[in-house]
Amino acid sequence: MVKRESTGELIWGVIVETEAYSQIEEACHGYRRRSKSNETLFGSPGRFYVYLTYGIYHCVNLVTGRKDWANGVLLRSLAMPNESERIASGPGLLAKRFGLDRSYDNLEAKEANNLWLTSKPTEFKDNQIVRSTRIGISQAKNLRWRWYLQASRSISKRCKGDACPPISKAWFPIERDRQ
DNA sequence: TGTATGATTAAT
DNA sequence: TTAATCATACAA
Repeated sequence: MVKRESTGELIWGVIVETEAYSQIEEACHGYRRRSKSNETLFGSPGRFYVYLTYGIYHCVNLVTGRKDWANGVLLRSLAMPNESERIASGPGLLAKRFGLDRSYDNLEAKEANNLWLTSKPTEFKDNQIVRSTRIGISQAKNLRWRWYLQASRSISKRCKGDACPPISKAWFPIERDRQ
């Protein structure tokens, strides 16, 4: 994910942890009703759905699937170059670091909007990705719809017994290419 | 109008 | 385990 600040500065990070939500399950904001607050989740895919949680933090999703059907991917953690490993580890911290709030809700993810996603900088093999149940929900706890990069120290929570290898510089090819 | 509840985090 | 903090949902 990349953001161009008003100053022109680029901030970006590699998405290392996500969760999926869908209208078919109780933990999804679109499960019960379509309303003003979750309208974005029912809208066009490719936009950001940003909401306030616990009155303090914001969470950022990318709307997926199709229009009129609530599907989204919660961005839970990013690994950022040249910053402390856990600066964006957790959905609230991620939104905070990127300065994202409700004013970004329903914004289409594209460079012209100064907030966008690019293809993953490094090919990650399937065996580098761990799947688990989702975090912080009270319903639909059985669904294993959380994924994270096993080798990242920047995820919010690690599964028991899951080791973490040293960080690879290959995650940050933009930095590498500049060097 | 009143009250309970989070897709969280940091501190105890 | 709990406080912080507020928009939303739902009951009355």
